[in-house]
Amino acid sequence: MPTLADVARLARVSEITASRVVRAQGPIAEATRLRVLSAIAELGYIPNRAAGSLASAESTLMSVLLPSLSNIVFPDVLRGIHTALTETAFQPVIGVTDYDPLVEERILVSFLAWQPAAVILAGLHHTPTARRHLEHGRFRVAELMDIDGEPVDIAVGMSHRQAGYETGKHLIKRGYRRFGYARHNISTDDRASARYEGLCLALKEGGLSLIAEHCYPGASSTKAGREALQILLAATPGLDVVVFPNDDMAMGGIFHCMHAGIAVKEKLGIFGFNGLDIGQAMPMPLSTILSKRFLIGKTAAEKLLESRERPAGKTIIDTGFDIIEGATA
Amino acid sequence: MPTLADVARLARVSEITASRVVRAQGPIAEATRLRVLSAIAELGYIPNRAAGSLASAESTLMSVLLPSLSNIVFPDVLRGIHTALTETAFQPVIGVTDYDPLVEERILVSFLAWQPAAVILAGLHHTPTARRHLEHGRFRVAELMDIDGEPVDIAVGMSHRQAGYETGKHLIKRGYRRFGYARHNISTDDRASARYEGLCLALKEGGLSLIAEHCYPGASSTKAGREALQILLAATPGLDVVVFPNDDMAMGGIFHCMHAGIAVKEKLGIFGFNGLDIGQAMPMPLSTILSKRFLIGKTAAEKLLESRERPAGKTIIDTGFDIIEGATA
DNA sequence: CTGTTAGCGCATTCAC
DNA sequence: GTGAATGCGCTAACAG
Repeated sequence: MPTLADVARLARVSEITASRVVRAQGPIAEATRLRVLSAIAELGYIPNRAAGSLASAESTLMSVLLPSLSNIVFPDVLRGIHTALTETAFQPVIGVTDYDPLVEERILVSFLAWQPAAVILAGLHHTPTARRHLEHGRFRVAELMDIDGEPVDIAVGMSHRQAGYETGKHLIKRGYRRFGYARHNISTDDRASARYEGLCLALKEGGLSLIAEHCYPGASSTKAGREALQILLAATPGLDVVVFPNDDMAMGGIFHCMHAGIAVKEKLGIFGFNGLDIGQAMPMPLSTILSKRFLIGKTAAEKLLESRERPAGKTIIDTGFDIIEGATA
Repeated sequence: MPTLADVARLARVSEITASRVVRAQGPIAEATRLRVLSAIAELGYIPNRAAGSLASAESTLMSVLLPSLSNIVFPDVLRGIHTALTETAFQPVIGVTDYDPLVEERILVSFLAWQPAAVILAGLHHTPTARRHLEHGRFRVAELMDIDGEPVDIAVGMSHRQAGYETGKHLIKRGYRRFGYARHNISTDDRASARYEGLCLALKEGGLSLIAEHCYPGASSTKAGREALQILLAATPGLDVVVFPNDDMAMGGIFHCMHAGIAVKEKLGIFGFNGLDIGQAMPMPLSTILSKRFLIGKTAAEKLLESRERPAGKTIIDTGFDIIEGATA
């Protein structure tokens, strides 16, 4: 593998000059620049980032820790991050935590070994050790999805508590009174919990409460939603609306209704969360809340690139959400 | 940041001994090991991978280049890769190529700067420059999804040509004769093209051919499928089955039928590709082909970890596919 | 605009 | 079982 020394020799300049050309940094005579560039091309030189990283004590890696890759939500966030990073020198290293703070901590530490320029993770809840690393590190930090709390550096997302609250208000306004809720088994999904709490608050303010709940004993999926609704309705007849923690499960709920011949909306309202494309492409578009996942990822990465140094104050960016009325509630 | 020298000093050993403990390599007296370990804990030492990488000329990074993150297919692959990498020291760096070989080449080169232990990419078609880098590099290479061709090192996937062929045979056997095809605009999706060719071959062998095609002028999505089918049926009445390049679009096709009151299967067969969960959770499960995306990612990563050195011979692993009869064709 | 010097933090190669 | 010397390839800080 050719090194910078080889390039420098061929171009008859010093290593540091060649280095400056590679990094497009500092003033370089055009003639010199072209000589170095042609030497690079001739040798097929590829800079060694490990060496560069070591010498400069900073890397072009950005650590991304996501809770899951099992539905399109976090890939959407990742896509936003990647979009912001295209055309920059930064590269995302990704890890999946399975919603487990201890796994998050473990992966975080292993990522810090690369002296990343920034760390992106989901949510504001981390283990004490992880939090300590995040606070004392010499890198930027973005905490995504949620803004209900105190970020280490930047938070980009929406208030899930408020989304749950608005869901409740919206459904009450539309005349629904007998609420059911179908959850999944990921108790560490803080966002889903916050939405749940917001929903309960809205119901309480309306003099109502959830009259039935079912927890599907497994991860979230369309099938989970379908089975959860079936069990919920069997156990508690007379529900007029069921709220799901996300669109995947809500779609499953609709599929159950189609199968069981239940008139969605008239007989039973169905409400989701996320605003996935597929739900909106259905004959009766899913009533749900649109989260801005791509925007969250993109905004966070862009914000992180603005400055290498962590600013004194914390930044909270609310990307908001939209209620999609849809046709299922 | 504490360095190995700090650890060594505190543990009263040399740097190299501390290094051996960190890497769990070479014979170390138990007492020494414990002393070093406690020094590490006391200082909160995190190894600097850039330095390690530079010194050993090998890294624990695995470059992963995916065509897209817009549907769940490649996140599934990534999940498989990540699963295989959990509990190992390896970390995936990911890049998205948007199905563009030139983008793939650019990202590949920028990834090679980290001296990755392995490179994972999709398909067997790359630019000549990319191919050259892959062939001459001192890292393992896995080419995923497709096995119709000559891999650089390892190929893990299935024959898309055969999948298309089997689709055609299957549908002919079920009595369908008037075939339509609804494609999307990604001409560089080699796998979709291969399936298309396989389908045409099967039709030809059955004395048939596609009697209508429509290319949706945009990326693949449920909405694309829905609109494409509508246009296809308007232009060519009398089709009895429409094949889609993937489940997302096929779901859109079903949604159009539901909306337009077309009896799926009896009046119009719908066939997809991928076997996504959501399609199988529908009241009438989608007829499609199950690709083993998670398995492909997992198998590839596991295979790559078996040996750092590239073996003499090339390996092709066929993960196969299953026809899901479903209820829509 | 270009070069010199020094060192980033670790692992390899040998010696003991 | 442990250590000393050396260098990986690059860049920061200065000097000119």
